[in-house]
Amino acid sequence: MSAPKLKAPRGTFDILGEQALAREALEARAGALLGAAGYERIETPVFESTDLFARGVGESTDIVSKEMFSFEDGSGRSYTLRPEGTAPTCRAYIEHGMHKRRQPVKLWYLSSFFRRERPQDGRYREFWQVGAEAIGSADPAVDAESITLLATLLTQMGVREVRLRLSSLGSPEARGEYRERLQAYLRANEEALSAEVRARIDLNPLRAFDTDHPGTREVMKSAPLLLDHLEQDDLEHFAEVRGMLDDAGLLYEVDPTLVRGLDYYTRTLFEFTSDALGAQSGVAGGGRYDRLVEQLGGPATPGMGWAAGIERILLAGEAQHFAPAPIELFVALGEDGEAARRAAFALLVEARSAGLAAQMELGGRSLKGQLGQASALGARYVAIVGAGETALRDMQGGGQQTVPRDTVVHAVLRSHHEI
RNA sequence: GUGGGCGUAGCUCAGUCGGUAGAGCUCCUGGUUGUGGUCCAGGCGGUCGGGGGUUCGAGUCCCCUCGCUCACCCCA
Repeated sequence: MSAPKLKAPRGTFDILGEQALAREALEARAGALLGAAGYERIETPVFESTDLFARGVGESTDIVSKEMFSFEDGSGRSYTLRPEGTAPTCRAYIEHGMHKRRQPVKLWYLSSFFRRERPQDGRYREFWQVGAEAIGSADPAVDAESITLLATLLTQMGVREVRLRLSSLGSPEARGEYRERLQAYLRANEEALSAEVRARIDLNPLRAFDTDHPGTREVMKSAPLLLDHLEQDDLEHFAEVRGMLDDAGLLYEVDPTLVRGLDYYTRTLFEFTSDALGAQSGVAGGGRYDRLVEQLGGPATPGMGWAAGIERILLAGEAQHFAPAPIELFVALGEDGEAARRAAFALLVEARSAGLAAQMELGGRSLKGQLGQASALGARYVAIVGAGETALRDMQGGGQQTVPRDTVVHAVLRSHHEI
């Protein structure tokens, strides 16, 4: 019996080649954009106490109730592979006493997250998100800045057919009150609702707005809307955020039925989708979470943030070709044997010390094969090293001459500067 | 988690009525008594996702399973 073939686990993938280069480019863009806006990079542990997500994200959410990869260490403690980035970031904010720093504290991350969902294109069990969190200020300008930065990032990444939907959830109190009102309304019309919606009346009545079920849709047409039940200061906050987005020239659609599957959101809530994607059309989402830090045991501290899916940005982005940077010198072996190989290696080391992007033949190829290799690497020059002689070949002009080996690096550097 | 489609070399795929596998690309070698991106020739490479079953015989039919994918769901 032979061992079964080893494969990457379901819903996971290796990142190679052009994918790796595309992601590097995205990370560089995000770093430049967010760094210039005062966001500091943060990386939190891949796993955290299960309790962090249970308390932060919410027990009744899909994420916590059925999608977490949890495990116990030897001592009976329960840990969970992070399913999202906001709760860990807030945990770090509290743990490092960041409320003592100048507020708001702005943090960004690019990391992988884990949810046990059924995979399909654009939805993976290990997926990557770039996220930004601004913690410590309730100023509506924080919301507007945060959303604007995200819009800029998506534009820079060439994400096609983007739409922004915006809403406000208000305070937890108003939301709670509204929630009860909505539940009462749903119960009063229960017989017309779909089974799934009916089953979720207690857990998450807001879901009822997100349905294709005809009967439910009919009922929801005249259902009470959260936006009509917000408190005055929440309405003002929302209006101010909208005003600033208008001034920034951002197009958006106010959608009072917008729902997020995480419990911590308050006030501003938004989602970017791309019609270039299939069912997994959400590219980025976020909002304000003014009670989360306190809920996790820190001082009462408002927060605002978002996360964008790397795979979805790339899927919805304009097709771009990435190629590794060409090298400047390829050191080929002009003859077999240790003497030539050692001379070649010494030249390689010398070239790199001089700052050249250089590679040498490592594959045992014929000279024809070596030149093909050099060509594929985009090498400008090839040094063909023998135990005695060394030839320097210009791969663009095609010229070649025998030169003293210790002048090769100098010659390449000089032509490099002339270009 | 539910339902549908698909799963043959590293990649893209062909495989007729069941008769134990092919092409192109890639890679390597040769044509050039060692000198690249074209061309020509050759070569490496597959327990046909995995496991059972039917059959004299299964890549082809049946069942199970794993994976991908589409929709639902959910979300980034």
